[in-house]
Amino acid sequence: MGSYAGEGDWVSVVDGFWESDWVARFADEVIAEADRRDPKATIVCASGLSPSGPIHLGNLREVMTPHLVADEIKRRGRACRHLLSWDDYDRFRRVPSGIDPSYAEHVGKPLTSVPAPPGSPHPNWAEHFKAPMTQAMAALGIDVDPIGQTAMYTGGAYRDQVLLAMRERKRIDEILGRYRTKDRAAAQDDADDPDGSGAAGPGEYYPFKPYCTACGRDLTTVVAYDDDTTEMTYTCECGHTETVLLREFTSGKLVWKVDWPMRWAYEGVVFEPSGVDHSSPGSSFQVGGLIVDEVFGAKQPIGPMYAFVGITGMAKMSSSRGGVPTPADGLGIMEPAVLRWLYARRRPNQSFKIAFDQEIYRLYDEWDGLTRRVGEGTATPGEQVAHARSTRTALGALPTTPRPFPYRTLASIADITTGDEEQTLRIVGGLDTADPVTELAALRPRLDCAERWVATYMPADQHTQVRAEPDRELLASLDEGDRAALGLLLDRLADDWSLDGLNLLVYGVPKLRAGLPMDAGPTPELKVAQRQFFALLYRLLVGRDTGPRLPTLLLAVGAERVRALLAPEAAAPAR
RNA sequence: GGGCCUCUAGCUCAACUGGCAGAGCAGCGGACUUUUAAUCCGCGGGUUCCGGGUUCGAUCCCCGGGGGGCCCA
Repeated sequence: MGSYAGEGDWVSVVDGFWESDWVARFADEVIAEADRRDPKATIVCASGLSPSGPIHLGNLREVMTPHLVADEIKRRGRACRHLLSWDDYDRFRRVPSGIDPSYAEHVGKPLTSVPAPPGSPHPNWAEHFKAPMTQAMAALGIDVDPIGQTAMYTGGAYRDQVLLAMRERKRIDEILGRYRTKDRAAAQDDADDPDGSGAAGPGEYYPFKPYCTACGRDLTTVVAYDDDTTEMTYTCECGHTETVLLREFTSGKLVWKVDWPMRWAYEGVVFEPSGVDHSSPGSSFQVGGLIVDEVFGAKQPIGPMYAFVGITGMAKMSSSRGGVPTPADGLGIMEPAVLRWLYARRRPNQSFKIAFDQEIYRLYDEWDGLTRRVGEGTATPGEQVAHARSTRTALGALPTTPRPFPYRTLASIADITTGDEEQTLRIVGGLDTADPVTELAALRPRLDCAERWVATYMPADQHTQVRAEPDRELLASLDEGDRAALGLLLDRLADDWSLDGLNLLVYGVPKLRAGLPMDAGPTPELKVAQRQFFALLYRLLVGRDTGPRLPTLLLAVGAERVRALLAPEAAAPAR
């Protein structure tokens, strides 16, 4: 095991604050439980994801929750693994909208046997949806041991467990029956029966579902099984029938409600959360607790339920992209540490929303404020630990933005420059005159996030639109005073083409108009005049009464265009 | 019909597994030549949804009711 890049940071922080959040409390519980089971064993935390479609930001909680706990356990020096089971051997249930209806022929096959959506570089359906999540986890510093269920089942890893479950089928059937509300006939009609809690048919119950070796689908029914020889006969709706030895046969899997507890036992999972949908009586988590104990003779993991993650501001998202934002989408508009923070600062049972709308400004203001307080040592222990968990893991620190200017400022700049690097650099170079930014790299990755947010999520009516043509009507209606003010501005525009110079100029013009020097102090009358002058400039430049700070705006628009839009001569028709 | 979660200042949330209810943001007032900017200062008595109960003491525990969210059916 390599040394932690962040180790030095950890020992330098004030003692105690690590104990002050939900992650630490779960880590306490998990360690205590692990010690009860086997003090010498590596502690296993687990997540499970089904790559049946896009993995969204709600699913990220399935991974983030054990990640944070596992990371805390490692931080305390205990050996710990975070398993991620990819349920890629699950059946392809239905053809999602937007996919060619011909995919219906694949319904019932394992996700790894279904072709990836057209145009995908990935070998199959499951890999197509795993890849972006894997990438996002890497960016977020989430270190997992991935396990593909297809490989495990077809490789025969679960052979003993499968045979055991078959031998114990009556007991399993009985356990499932305690919660079964539908009668068997109804259950059988439920073609989708995702939990496998329904009986297999009029005959005996079998917890193993074969994938037909002829057609590849699971439209199969086990009709006979012999415990001694492990001889199993199944029929398939495709017409295929065969008899195999289950101790050698690897095409098929345990039904979900048996599969999950089997894996708890197989991997020795101590901690695995589940979504609130598993809170119902008869849910796979509840039933699994009985099965893991009564059938597999192991213990159920500590399993907190996590609430769902909501989204704001996605109304404009095109449904062609699936509509549900993914971790990759989240990382597109916020830095990894900030996304981690959203999950780290809330207990798993608290629901929260991720802002894809303008609320992201506030989110970033809070984050910057937190970062500042942590730096100054004025943050509360709870704030410190949330910040620490967000910015570094056992593997090291996450990337940060060297010069973290406010997100709203960057967004405003990105909006008026539309990403033009030269203009952007010119403007941001004036943000901090004491220590000017000289290259955009210092603003990344935050700048990229802000640019993407502006381009993708900023509401149309919030965009600053620099006028393409002068507002001739308005220009023609101006009185002498306004014309003179614009003239003064244009005359001196080139004197000091910088943020500071332009700032001085826009405030100075009304002073000159009032017969005062440029460095005159403010008076109530002057403030009114300035405000009016600014509004005039905004109307002429962007067609509204307000806008980004004028120096920023002028710099972005460029001197030539500013002249074209503000020159009173433009009042006359062009030809 | 059943289950789980949740309900604290306008908003988002804290309150270390019961000990005098606190932050951030917003808001208001003020400073600064400052607008969709930046910074700074000041201002937080809210029936902790309601009603019972346990306790020396309840936001925190128990029971009942109500609002909200999600899931199952």
